[in-house]
Amino acid sequence: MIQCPRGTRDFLPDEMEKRRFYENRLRHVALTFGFREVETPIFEDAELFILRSGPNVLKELYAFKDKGDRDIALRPEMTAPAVRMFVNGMSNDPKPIKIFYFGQCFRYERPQSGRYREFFQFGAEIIGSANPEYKNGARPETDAEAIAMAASMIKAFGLKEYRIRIGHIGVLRQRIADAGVPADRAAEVLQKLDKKLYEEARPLMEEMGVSAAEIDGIFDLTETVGGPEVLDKVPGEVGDYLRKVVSFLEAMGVETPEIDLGVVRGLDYYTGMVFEAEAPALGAEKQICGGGSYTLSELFGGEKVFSTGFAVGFDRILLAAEKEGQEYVPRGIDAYVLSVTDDMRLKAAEIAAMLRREGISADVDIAGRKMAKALKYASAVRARYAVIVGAKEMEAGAATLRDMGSGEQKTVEVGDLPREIRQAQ
RNA sequence: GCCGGGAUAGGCUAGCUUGGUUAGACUAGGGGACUGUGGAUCCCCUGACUCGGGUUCAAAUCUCGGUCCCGGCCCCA
Repeated sequence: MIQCPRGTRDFLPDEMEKRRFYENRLRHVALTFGFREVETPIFEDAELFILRSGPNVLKELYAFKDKGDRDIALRPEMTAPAVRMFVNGMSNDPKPIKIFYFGQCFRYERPQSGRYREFFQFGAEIIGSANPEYKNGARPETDAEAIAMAASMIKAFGLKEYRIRIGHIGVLRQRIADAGVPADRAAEVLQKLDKKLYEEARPLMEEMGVSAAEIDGIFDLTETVGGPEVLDKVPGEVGDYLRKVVSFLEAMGVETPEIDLGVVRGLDYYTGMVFEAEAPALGAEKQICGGGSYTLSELFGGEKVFSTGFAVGFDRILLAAEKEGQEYVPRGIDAYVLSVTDDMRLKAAEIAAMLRREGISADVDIAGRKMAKALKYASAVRARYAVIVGAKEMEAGAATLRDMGSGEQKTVEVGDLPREIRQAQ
């Protein structure tokens, strides 16, 4: 027997229906925020992902040569493809460009709870915020828009337990650069700070010639955690900037987020505000959403534009909702048409076809079963109604409509079936 | 890449400690008993020891390795 490859899954009909249901909820939220959907290839020129990545990214990239000797990689995330798409085909569109996408990504990692090698992301990007308000090019309203949508998406899953934390990587980058950390070693320091591994970060920075006082100041900054009031301790533009983000979130009715200037995220291309959301119901892999503001387009040969984006880990947030006890009841089909006797089979097919033309999901017995077995099958495929086609009623152009939930039945003229079935929805 | 726990029909499992019948039950699936009414009862049928090597007269059972799953570490763009 051949199984799915490690870290991949099959989605059976009930599971798939559930996934589509939530997926469409996310689409709905994105559309109500004025975003439009896009799709990019599942594989790309490997360079797109290698350009700005470190060794860890490469290690987990599904990369290979195709038959034409091209270097190809399965996408490990979708921000880079989205920005490539912007540079290739949307760079002259009116800004800001608001797009969203849903699809699978691939990373060669060790699978564990909430982590798969093929996983699904729902993401959105606001590309090119016009009228930069601050010298780093970003606008608080843009960032607030992204966070507000992320919050709405989490709510769309009905998640009760979650937290959203907002930070700013620009201030931290600036601070460690000013303190004397060389640009090419900033990532090492940021990684320790992200994990709050101070006892490891201190000797590292000392070695780079950072003074003890500066180190303490940097640690203090990453310890800026709490409600929006902690921003009072943050001097200069960043404090002012994040306060504005918070004000816009409040205006939009988004519950007050936590501030955590220690949120560093992937240390790659983020330049300003960064945020993440986690669901404690999950275990080790509890992050369900992450994003921030960045510039990436100039790397792919476009002009430099300021953008903000985020992605929701679809599999994880679904898992979190399940762990909170949420149930999704599959809808199944509307009607199952069966004939009482063999001479009614043509008539049954005719009625099923009529229902289908009316937009009702209808199945018909194609297995030649006797009535009792056909009803049992109808119940198993979660049909809400059985349409029983018998000679007796057919003399008057009617059939028996049986409510599979209650067992109630009535005789309905064939022409009235669609209305009767729809009525009860 | 590292540490730990697992794997018996589609699903849930008994058997494994102490090697020895035809690997048992429940459920699901197919057919029938019931010739116009399902989720009831009964009968019949289909269907499994994760894979490979080793020990042994004999392996689901002991042993080694691979694969996959689960939990954690690392990482998480």
